[in-house]
Amino acid sequence: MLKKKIFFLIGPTAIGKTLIAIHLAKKINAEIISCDSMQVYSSMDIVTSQPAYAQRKKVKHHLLGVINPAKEYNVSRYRKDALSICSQLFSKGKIPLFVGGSGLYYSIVIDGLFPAAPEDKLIRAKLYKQLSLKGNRYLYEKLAKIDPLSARRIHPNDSRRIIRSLEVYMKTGMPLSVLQKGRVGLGAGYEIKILALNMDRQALYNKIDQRVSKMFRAGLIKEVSRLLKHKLSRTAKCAIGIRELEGYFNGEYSLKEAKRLIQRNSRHYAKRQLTWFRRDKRIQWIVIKDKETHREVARRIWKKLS
RNA sequence: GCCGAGAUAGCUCAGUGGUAGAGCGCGGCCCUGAAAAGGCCGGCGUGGGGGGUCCGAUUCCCUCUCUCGGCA
Repeated sequence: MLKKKIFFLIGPTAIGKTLIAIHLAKKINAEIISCDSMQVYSSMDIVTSQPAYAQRKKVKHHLLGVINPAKEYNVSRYRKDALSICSQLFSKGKIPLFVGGSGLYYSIVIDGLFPAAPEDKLIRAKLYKQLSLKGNRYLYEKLAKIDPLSARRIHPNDSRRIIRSLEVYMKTGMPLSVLQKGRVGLGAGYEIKILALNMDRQALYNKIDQRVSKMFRAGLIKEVSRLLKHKLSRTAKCAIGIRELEGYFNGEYSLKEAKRLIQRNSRHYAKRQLTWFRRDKRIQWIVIKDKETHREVARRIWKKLS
């Protein structure tokens, strides 16, 4: 039985994934599945740097701008959505090409999620209340008692992860560290290739700074001020550019400062993305050379795949 | 040209006669239902050049170079 092919093209923000992916998709008869926790949202085209419509016409893109920004979205929903698109593509004889920069998202598509412990708003609210009353040390010690393994891995200041682990335990009666062993990934029926783009760090940072400038020219301020007038989900609000401009709108600092913050936070983000990817030893790295065009990079990748 | 102030980390600067810090920047890492989020770690240095005093100078003295003010 022939294995089903699934390809991933990942890389830090602003490195040029979108255009390279379009060239590549055409060569290999693929459709693109966006792998980006923020580009799933609609009406956030500029802040999230979604591919332009002209580009999206060249190759079909999935999971781009499909969620209302008032709604929460998360890895679990993403995996379901992505896998159902995968099976559609397989029946059409197309290869799914995942393209994006959300490390957790792509890895969970491949490796699966441990079952039966979605967010419980009530329990979580209770835990956050305890956090503000008694501090993270208290919760951390609680975790250390019920799940010493997780406690060892989580830093006492990482209250978000402490709370999630406690929530899982309160809900299921099982420690997170035990449940995590039960994850089920895609398995042997698939041929999976993960390609990650990288380039000289300084060159990447220059590209990021330039992209942010471009976003401003494209109407970022207008888009964000419009977004802030409506309800934004906890997740959608996390897109870089929103908080930074909110501070400017509130008169906390100048527009120039807001722009500087967006550039800096994007650089930090890119750095964290690379840290995440580096850990995944399955990745084949594609280092983009100075002056190399998108088409040339796509060609190199294509050769590597065939 | 004269007078004054300064030259210390990538940047802005603090401090001390026992070879140095702070903020920002930067680098590394962790990550399982918020992930563009959240958390952790790291000073990354020819203290402008050269002399002198001293057991010992980044710190005190002299000198040179440069920068910034003011006066001409």
